[in-house]
Amino acid sequence: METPAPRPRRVTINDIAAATGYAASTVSRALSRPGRVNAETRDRIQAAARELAYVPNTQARALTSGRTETISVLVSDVTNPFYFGLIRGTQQQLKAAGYAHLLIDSENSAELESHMLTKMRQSIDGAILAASRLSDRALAALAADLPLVAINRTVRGVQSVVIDSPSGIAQATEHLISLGHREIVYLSGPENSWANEARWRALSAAGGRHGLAVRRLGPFPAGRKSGSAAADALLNTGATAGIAFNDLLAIGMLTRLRERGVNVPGQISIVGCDDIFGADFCHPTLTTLTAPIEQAGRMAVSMLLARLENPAGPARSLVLPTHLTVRESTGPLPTTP
Amino acid sequence: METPAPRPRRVTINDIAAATGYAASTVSRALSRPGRVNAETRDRIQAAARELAYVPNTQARALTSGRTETISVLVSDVTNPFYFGLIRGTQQQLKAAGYAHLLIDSENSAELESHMLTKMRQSIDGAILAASRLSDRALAALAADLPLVAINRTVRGVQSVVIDSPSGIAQATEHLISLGHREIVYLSGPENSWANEARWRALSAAGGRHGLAVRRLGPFPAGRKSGSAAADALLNTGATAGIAFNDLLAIGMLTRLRERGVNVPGQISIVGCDDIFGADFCHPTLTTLTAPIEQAGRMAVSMLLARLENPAGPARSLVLPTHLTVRESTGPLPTTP
DNA sequence: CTGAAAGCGCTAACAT
DNA sequence: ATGTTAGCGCTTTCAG
Repeated sequence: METPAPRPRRVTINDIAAATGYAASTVSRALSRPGRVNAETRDRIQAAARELAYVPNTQARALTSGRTETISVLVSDVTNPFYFGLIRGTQQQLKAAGYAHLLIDSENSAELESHMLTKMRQSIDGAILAASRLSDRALAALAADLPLVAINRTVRGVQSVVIDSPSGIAQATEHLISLGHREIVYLSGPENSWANEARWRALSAAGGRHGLAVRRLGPFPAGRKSGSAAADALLNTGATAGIAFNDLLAIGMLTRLRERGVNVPGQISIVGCDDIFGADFCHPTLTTLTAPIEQAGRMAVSMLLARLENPAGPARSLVLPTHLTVRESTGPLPTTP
Repeated sequence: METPAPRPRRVTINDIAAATGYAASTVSRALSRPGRVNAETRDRIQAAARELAYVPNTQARALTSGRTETISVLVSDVTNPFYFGLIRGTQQQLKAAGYAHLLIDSENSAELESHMLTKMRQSIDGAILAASRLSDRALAALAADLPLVAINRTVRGVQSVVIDSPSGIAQATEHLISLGHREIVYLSGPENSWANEARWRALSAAGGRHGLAVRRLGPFPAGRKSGSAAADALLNTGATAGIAFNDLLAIGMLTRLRERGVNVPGQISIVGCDDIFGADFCHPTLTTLTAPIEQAGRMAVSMLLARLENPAGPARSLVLPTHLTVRESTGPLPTTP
C-alpha cells in the first residue's frame, strides 16, 4: 500500500558510455559539443543515444554548468490581454532557441516580483520583465546579477525594449486636432506604471506644441471595470475627446458611454493605446495606438540571448515604433452643443 | 575582456552548517522537514538561513529528490484567448502551492506535444494538458509515467476536468427553439478537437429530442479569421440560427455578417461557446455558453497536486457545469422571408 | 536527534 | 581526442 513511487530509472550518459565503450565525459562532449570529438566517435555515441532514447537531465546539467536554458517572463497580471501578444512573441522565440518559458505573474506587486525573482534566480538564465514595478535602483541592482530585458521601461544599465508612445501620442493628438477637437483629456492608468507617465508626458508635450488644452483624470486601475468611472469623469469635463491609458480602459469607457446613451464618436471621441485583442471588434471599433507588442517580445528574447552569449556586451536599448490605427471611435467635433 | 562570467557563489547549506556548527544533513532536515529535528536546532538553523539570505537550489534538490516543484501547462495555442482564463486559474493555484508554472505551446501538433513532454519529463513533476492532440492510447501511456490532468478530454485512467458541453448545448438549443428557430447549424471547429466532437454530438442529440433539423458545416480552424467562411456558409444554408464551435469563430462570424449587412439577431441568431474575453463587448454582444474555465484551471491543479501527494489515489474525473449566457446575438425568428 | 558518507547526472579541469 | 577525477548542492541511507 505504501509504495513510495518507484521512480523509474532513466537512461543516463553512463548507460551510453557502457553501451559504446567510451568514457562518460566523452559521451557528454559528443552530445553537447560535437565539435570537440572525432567524427566517428560522435556518430557512434549519438546513434547509441538515439537508440536508448536518451534525454538529457536538465537539472544535472544546470548544476554543473550553471545554465538552465530557462527564461522567465514576468507580467504584472496575466489577465491583461496586452500580454497575449507579448507572451506569444517570447514563446515563439524561446522555443526556436530551445529555451523553456517560465511564466510568472507578479500581481502588480514590487515585493512579489522581487521575491519571485530571487527565489527563481538559480533556476533561470535570464528574465524578461514586462511592466516591472521595481524601482529604478532595484532594477539596476537586479540587472547586475541577472541578465535582464525590461519592456516599456528605461533604466541606465538595463537592457530594454520600449514602445515609442510619444510619437504615437503625437499622431493621435494631431488626428484629434484635424477632426476639430480643442480639448483632450488623458484618462490616467496606475501611478506606478512607467508607460502611464510616458504617455501623459507625451500628451502634455503635444498639447503644448499645438496650443491645446490638455488635462489628466484619474488614476484609474488598468481594467475594463474602471471604464465606468473614467467615462463618467470624462463626460463631466465637457471635453470632446479622451485618450485612455490603454485599450482595456477605453473599451470599458465605450461600454459605459453606450449605457448612458452617449454617441461615440458623434458626441465624444475615444482613443486607446496598445491595440489589444478586441480593439477591432468592440463597438464602436476602437481608434488606438497599435503597438508591435509581439515583436517586442521577440526582440526582448533576442537581446537577452545575445547577452547570455556575450555577457560583456553593451546594454542595448531598443525603441519600437507605434502607429495610429483609426477606427470608428473617433470622429469630427460635434457641430453644436 | 574575456571574462567568463565569474558566477557568483551563492549561499548553500554548507555555509549554514559552518555558521551554526551543525552538519549539512541536519541543516537540510531542519529546512525541508522541520519536524524531524529538535525544536531548538530548527530555530537556530532557520535563523541562520534567514540571516545569510539562503535560497535553496531547486536544481540540486531535484537531482536527489526527483521533485522539481514545477508543473507544466500545455496549451494548443497561446494565442487563443480561451486559454487565458485557464492560465490565470492554474497560475493562481500553483503559486499558492509554491510551484513554478511552465507554459508550453504545442502549436496544435501532437508530435510537438509529445516531444516537449519527453524533453521536459525530468524537469517537471506533472502536467496539465489543455486540449491535448494526443491519441487516447498515447495519453494513457503518458499518464502511466507522468502525473497528468487533461482538460476537456476524457480517457480511461487519465485524470480530467471537463466542461459539461452537452448540458450547455442543450440549454442553447432550447433557447433557440423557444425563440422559434427550427433549423440549427453547427459551425464545426478542428477535427482533432475532442471538445468539437462533444459539442456536435450534444447538438445532434438535442436536435433529435426536439425533432429539429440540425446539420454541421466545416471544419473551420478555430480562429476569428475563419469566421468569414463560416458566416458565408451559414447564410448559404438558409438556416436561421448557428452555434459556433467557440467564441473566436462566433465573433469572426459576427464581423463578417455585419460587413455583409446581415442583421444579427434580426435575420440570424448566433451562439458561441466558452464566453471568452470579448464576448460581452463585441457587436452585437454574444450569446454563449459560459464555461468556468478559470475554475477548471484551479481544479486541475488541485487534482494534480493531490495525485502527487498520493500517487496511488484513484484517477478522478471532474465535470464542471456550463450555463447559457444570453446576450444580444440571439433573438426571435424573423417573421417572414 | 544528529553526523558521516554516498551519490543524483552531468560537466569541467586536468591528464594522457 | 579521449579518459580520469572532482565536484555542483542537495537529500538520503546508515550509523551512532
